[in-house]
Amino acid sequence: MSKPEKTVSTNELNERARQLLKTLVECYIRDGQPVGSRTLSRSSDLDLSPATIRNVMADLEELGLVMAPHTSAGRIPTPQGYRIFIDSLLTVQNLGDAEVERLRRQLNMEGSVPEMLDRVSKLLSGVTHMAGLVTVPRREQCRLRHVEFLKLSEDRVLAIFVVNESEVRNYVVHTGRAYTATELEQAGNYFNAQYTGKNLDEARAGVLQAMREAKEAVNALMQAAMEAAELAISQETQRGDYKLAGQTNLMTFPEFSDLAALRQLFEAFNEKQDLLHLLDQCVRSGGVQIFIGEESGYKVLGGCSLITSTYQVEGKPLGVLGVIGPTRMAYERVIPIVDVTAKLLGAALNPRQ
Amino acid sequence: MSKPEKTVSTNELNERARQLLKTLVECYIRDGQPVGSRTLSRSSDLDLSPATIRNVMADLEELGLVMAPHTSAGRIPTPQGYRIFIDSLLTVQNLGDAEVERLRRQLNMEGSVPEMLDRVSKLLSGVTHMAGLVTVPRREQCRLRHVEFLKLSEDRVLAIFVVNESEVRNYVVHTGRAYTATELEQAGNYFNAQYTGKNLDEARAGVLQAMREAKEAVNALMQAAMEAAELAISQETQRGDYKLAGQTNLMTFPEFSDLAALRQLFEAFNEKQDLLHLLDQCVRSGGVQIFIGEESGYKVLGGCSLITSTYQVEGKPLGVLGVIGPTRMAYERVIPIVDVTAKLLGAALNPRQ
DNA sequence: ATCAGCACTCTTTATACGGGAGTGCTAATT
DNA sequence: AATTAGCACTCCCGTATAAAGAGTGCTGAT
Repeated sequence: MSKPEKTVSTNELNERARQLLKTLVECYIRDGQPVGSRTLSRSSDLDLSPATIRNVMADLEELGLVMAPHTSAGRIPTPQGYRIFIDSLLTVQNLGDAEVERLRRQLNMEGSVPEMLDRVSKLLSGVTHMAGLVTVPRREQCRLRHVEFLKLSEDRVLAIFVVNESEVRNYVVHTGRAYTATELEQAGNYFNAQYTGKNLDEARAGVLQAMREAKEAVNALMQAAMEAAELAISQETQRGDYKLAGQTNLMTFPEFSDLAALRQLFEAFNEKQDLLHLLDQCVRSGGVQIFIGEESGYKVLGGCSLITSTYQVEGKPLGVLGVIGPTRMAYERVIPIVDVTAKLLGAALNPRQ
Repeated sequence: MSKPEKTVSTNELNERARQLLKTLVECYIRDGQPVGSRTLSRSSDLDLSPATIRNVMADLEELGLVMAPHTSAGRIPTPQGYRIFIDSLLTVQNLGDAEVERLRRQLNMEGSVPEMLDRVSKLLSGVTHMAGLVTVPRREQCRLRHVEFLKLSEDRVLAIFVVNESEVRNYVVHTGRAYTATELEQAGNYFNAQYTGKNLDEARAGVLQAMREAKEAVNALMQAAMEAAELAISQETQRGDYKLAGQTNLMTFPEFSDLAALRQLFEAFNEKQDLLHLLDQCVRSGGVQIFIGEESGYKVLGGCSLITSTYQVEGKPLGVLGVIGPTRMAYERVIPIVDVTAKLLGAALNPRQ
């Protein structure tokens, strides 16, 4: 009654088993149906009979790489099976120059950054027929360029901050007392003279310092303005944000036919925070990242895969972009698209050009 | 072989038929199932036998107000049946003071206009468990408050416009030549001195006039700035826009279980233009408007009802808000909610308070 | 080690059947 | 003349049954 020797182990699958797993995943991705031993026998280059393949399949199933939906069906890959496929079996076909050029053209480099991001997410969703997303660039260094204070009413001042290249943020500051137009102008001039070119942290430190040294009335306004600036800017920078396009594409996939599950997914898209946390991990890790199903730790992403790539300017990663689709997707096609698009976006955002 | 005399006609349904139609719609809205003659006999105040009711139903069916899904099922209202129900049979229960107060509290009046609109759409969707929407206020009179020109690079100028109360729009202007900081400041001063408090059309006319009289270099900048201003502002004002919340709520209704149809609906939400056109009609008509199913002329809205109400400040309608849900919804509850919310929003937007 | 053969399992599709719900019609009743 | 009871009829729906198809696991032969 000794167990039959297992021919494969988790750490080193033998070459034949790897080859069969690869073929199986490819077949399943192509056809969307459990793959049987007969099909596998015909599809793989290996010249093996269905019976032999069944033995290998039994091993792969024991290792948790494939599973059968029911007793007499073919096998489908498990998330772990997909993981191995993607990490060591997948042969990505690099995009041809023509295709890269087509992407570059469709994503024409004009317009403001928000417009650009909209185009990118739409491009990704359009090309892949799944959902495309881009995080808005986070800039840890938020460089002040210009400040303007404008009196709105007795105790309300509109503070306008121009930061970085040409982004404008504004915030209504409720002041303790009424300021005259002259006071506001003076405050603006002082602010500009002192802090233009500095980043926000430096500016805040400077204001606090000035507050301590001399508690002039104008500095109270300054402090309020500083707080406003932080509020206005932190809204986007701190929390982060992303643009999503083509959610509705997901509704065409049979794996998302469960309305309740799909609803939870869409709600996660709206809530944003969970997904942002995930995307933050991606930007930290850098390069192309792939999450399969619930690997991410979020149950709503069950059945989904997330493929991201960081985009960077001057070597510094600013954010990530990518696609979300069913785990059963054409990775060999999608991965290079995400990769190239990230590089194109990085290039487009480069200020010196 | 003479046809039996019909007891009801389209124009004046007899009182009994009206009463029965009302009860039928109420039952159907409550239970979601075809209503049979037996149920109707018990539910209605009228003391009639099922057989009699069947006769009336046959008449209503001939008039196109109700239909039977199949031979031996009860009746359900047709869109025309709903129309009559809403126009002349429905008894809306006005909201109690407590409920109005609760709405007012949940929709607290702080923050900027965009924040406010977000809250309103979320409130509507939350309270009704359907999708809530608000158009962003269109202001045909866009009053300039302040202008600021800022040099970005050799041929790019950042134009910042503060309009109306405290809205900030900005646009990058590509100028023909480089302007010095002093020139820009002069231009800004001139612009502010001339056009502050004027609305955009007046300002444009003024700039053109000035151009004709003296073609100074500074005026070329002005013209570019005017164009920028129009571009920046028209983006929102011209096309219009709306905020939508709680789309996902729709996914829980059985009438939206057809994924393909639901997808089209969601895509219409994203495209916006069709819906905007519809909402524009609503704001023109004023008051509470209700579209049932495809009445609107848009097929994607089949199975949906849209309930809107205009919100206004100082008697001038600024936009509409409302909800979209399945045609089978609790109108008597939703209509007053939409109505009251519109009034609350109008009050909240009133500058003098 | 591989493979052919075979019994077995499970899904899928088609078909049949009975119960339930509700109708339309007719004839009786008010 | 309007209303109603009675009844045959239609259609839906859930369940049961059967047959076909696909694929497996196992055994024994090569």
